[in-house]
Amino acid sequence: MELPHRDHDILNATVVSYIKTAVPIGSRTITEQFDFGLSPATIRNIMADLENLGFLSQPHTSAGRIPTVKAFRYYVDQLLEENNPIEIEEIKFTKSDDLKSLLHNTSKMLSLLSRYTSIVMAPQFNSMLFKHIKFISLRKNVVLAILVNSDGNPYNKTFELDETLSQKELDRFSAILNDRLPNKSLDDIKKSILKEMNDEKKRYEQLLNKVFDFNRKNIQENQLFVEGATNIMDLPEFTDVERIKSLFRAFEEKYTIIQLLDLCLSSEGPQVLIGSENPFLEANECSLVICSFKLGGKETGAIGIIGPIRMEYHRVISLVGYAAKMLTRAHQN
Amino acid sequence: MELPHRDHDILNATVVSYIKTAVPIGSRTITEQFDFGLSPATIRNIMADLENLGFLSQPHTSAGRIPTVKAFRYYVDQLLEENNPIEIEEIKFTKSDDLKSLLHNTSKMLSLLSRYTSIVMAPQFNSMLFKHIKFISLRKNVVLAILVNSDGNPYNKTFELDETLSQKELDRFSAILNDRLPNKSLDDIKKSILKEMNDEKKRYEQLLNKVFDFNRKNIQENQLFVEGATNIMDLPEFTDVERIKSLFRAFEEKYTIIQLLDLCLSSEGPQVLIGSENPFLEANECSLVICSFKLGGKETGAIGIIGPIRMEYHRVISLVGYAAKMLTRAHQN
DNA sequence: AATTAGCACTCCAACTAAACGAGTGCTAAT
DNA sequence: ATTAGCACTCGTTTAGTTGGAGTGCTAATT
Repeated sequence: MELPHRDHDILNATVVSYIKTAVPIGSRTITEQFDFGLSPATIRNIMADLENLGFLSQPHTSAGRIPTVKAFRYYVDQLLEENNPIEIEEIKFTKSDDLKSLLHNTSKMLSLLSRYTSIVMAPQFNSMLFKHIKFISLRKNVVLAILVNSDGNPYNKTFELDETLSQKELDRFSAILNDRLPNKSLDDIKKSILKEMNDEKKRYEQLLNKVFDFNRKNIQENQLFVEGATNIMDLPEFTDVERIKSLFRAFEEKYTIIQLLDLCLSSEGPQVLIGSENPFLEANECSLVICSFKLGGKETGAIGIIGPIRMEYHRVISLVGYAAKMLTRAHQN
Repeated sequence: MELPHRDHDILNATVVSYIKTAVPIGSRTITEQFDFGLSPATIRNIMADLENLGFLSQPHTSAGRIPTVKAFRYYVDQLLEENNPIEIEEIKFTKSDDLKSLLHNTSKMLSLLSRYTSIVMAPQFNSMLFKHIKFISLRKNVVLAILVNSDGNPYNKTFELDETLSQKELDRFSAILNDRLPNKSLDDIKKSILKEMNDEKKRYEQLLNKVFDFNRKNIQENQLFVEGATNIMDLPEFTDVERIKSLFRAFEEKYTIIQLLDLCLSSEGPQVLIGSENPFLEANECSLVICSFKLGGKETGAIGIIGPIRMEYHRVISLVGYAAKMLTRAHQN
């Protein structure tokens, strides 16, 4: 939807002004801060129109006006269309040996630069390729499996088995698997192994199955980094303790956030969910800017920023987009 | 210090009552809730005495009295001396394959049962024994080291080296190390290896040093579990946003908490730090009940609960003590 | 016809005053 | 030594007042 020129300008002015101050914007304020060559009375008339169209709302009759979700959506759609990112001060990635610290540092950096809360979800597991598998016999019936994916990220998991496998047997089995690993996914290997390993299959069957079940759920625990949650508390809209409480409960319930980030994995470029558009944090009246990133060209993770509905979208969208690009680049090897 | 019989009783009554209500306790309240066979006037006199002794304080002249830190200390010392733990509903440990989930689950359980915030610090690394070391060549100059300690907990770390070591060389080197591992600490191995490995030492020196430097700092990231932080927000003393903010900042700054828990590693049994006794969270006016636990008889970690100064000490001390005992037991194998 | 000055009106926020009541300390009686 | 009685203190609650920011409408202006 495209508004008439003047309405468009005044709506944007209201949004920008509200983002800065978090206070209902009156007609007078607009004339003071912007130079439209119009009197407050005229602005007032236009604002009344915008209210009828659902872009603005009044907390009460004698107050200024607050942009609605619809208004923010209108504003953000422009930004996304323009695709005119503001210059980001170079993000200093602390040199990170492993994926985990890389993501953690990125998350910290994002929250620092945005002054909101950042979330980073590590890439999904299922589509990953492996470079190495190693089994270590811990004790009777218990085996530690160490998987190293093609990016060099290790994942550990302890399996309890019905059978006892000696370290020697385990080494043999890992050798078989390692032979097949390069450039194949676990699914592929499963297929080929099931065909060839007829005789010994029985003995390794359980371990085999458990390894192949080694899916996303198993590494989910550490998959999410939430940083700068306290930043939210500096915002004037979060002076209410109940409000803070409910948002922080959402942060503690990491699964909710993961679902949220999953939403954006399929599309490319920054996405924005404003207030009630955001299904999971709806009650908390906040907005979300998310963007997926790719590691090694295949595995996708997501990064995002949670802030108030009157977020500084321009800055944040640029920031998130930039960070996603950097992540993609940083981990190519 | 031991107070006269009657003063003692009334002080305890005040503390107990205040713990329950979080409201200044008046003389009348005491006569209603406890049966000392004394009139409010008498209680009042005694309370005035206790105030002079520094056990009670008045927010203002016409209010009831609030126990001071000194009073809580007096009260808690009794509890610790009596050593009369209340019966804990059986803590259900979700079956955990690995140390990390075990600690994580324990932390969740503690916060759930205490309704305060729980913190769990994983055991320190330095004193640990290793069962297995494996090196995997990721790419030129980069080696992934996987260490499995005697409890079956794996730790991963990527090292960048000046030299390029082939996977074969790495395997040989790990074989040498693995030979020496059983029942020896890294420090011991370092000594013996430096003596014997004269010729090849040069080639492996850097890797060797890096592995031996693999200390606590390297695994610290995931060492701390904080759960139920939002529970704090349900308490009447944390209705002030500033208060919440500063405490949550402390939670985010995990290093502070780790220092705090380090304090208790040396002593045994539950320890209690009340309000200003607690050097790190002093500004937040909260109390801390901590207890160390031992894994495999050697490595000590710590668990604790952070709550308001008027914490339900009796319940929490029992809970923390019990959980520490369970942890010690759960991971003996 | 569009814009704007003028003005009455609304309603929140901030301030003030009064009433309330929980609790104290002291004194005098038991 | 204990306690009833009472005057006093002081924070909290409630009601009432004022001020001002902002609106919508109308009539005048361009």
